[in-house]
Amino acid sequence: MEPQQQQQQNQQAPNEDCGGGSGKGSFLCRQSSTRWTPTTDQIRILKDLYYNNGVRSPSADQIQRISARLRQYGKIEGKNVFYWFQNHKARERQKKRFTTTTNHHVPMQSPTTAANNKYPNITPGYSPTSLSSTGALTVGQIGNYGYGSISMEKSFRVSAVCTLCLESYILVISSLKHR
Amino acid sequence: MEPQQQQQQNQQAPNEDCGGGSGKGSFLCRQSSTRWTPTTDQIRILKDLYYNNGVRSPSADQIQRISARLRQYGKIEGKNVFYWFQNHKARERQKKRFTTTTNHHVPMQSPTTAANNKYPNITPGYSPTSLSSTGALTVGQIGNYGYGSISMEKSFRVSAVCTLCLESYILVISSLKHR
DNA sequence: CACGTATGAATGAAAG
DNA sequence: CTTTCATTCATACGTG
Repeated sequence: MEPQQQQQQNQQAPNEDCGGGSGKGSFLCRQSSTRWTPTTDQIRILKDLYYNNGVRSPSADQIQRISARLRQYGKIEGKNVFYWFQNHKARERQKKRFTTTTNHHVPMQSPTTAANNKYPNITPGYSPTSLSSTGALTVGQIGNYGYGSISMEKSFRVSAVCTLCLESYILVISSLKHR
Repeated sequence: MEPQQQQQQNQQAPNEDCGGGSGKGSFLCRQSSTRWTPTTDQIRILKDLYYNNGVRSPSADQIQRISARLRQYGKIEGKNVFYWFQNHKARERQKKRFTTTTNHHVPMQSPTTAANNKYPNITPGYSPTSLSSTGALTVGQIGNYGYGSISMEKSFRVSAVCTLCLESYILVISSLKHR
């Protein structure tokens, strides 16, 4: 959610070290063992990527790079980045969803087509990047966006694309599964 | 995070002044601050929806309708309704979890309620065998309180992760290998 | 006014 | 992608 106001707590003092013992945080020590708590720097960068670079569903490769970059600001894993983008995107939409006036069910495609395709919005091969039009502000990302570019049904098209990409994704996958 | 946006918009609409209508006659007029403070009428309706109509997690569509209806009793947004149901449900569950874990008289769920439970397998600290064993008060409780039990639940819940997204990648991967 | 509690808001994680 | 869950932060409000 971005239009929110900052009543936020800046917990920029990252987890770890529970010794502090400020009254309020007293027994918050377990913090470090549970959830990732992004530092303000990390959040700043993530939002920059999201809003200024149009990153929405980063590929495994991007995830790795991003988390690597963010790591210098605090402990972070690939899955944290993955979840962050997923959540941020979802909540942005959700907010709109119950803010916007009731929708009159728009028929996007015929039932047949719909039945054939589980993920209608997947566009194989090319991903519409919102900002690629001008070429400015490009941040060295390949025009491949997450799941969109790699649809399983069309896997043959992807074959040549990036083994690297996939393998790094496996990393993310396994990190998710192990947990 | 968003440097701007600091100012709190009290879109509060001076309309419908405080005190208004019914309920809580003496409540402060100037709750000008941040949080949404539901009027008693709003709460009454929300609870009615919750308890008498079984609304737990209203869809975006329902949220819009509900908030529209509640708007006549005071300023309200969709997200307020959303959060209200979320919180109410969560705290009810939390409360039950606590009492269940703590007390030895287990407040049984009605069959209906139990059936409603989407994650029966993670019902914390509840051992079905204990009831059938003697019929007495023996409750074979796992001695886990608070966070301990939570982490335990988690481990059960982590079974299949994000199959939709991940499986597709696995497909691609295998297709690459067999290629 | 300090303080505890109830509850609104937010968000990481994960299931569906 | 959408929803749900758990947990935590922040604050409104009552009480002594």
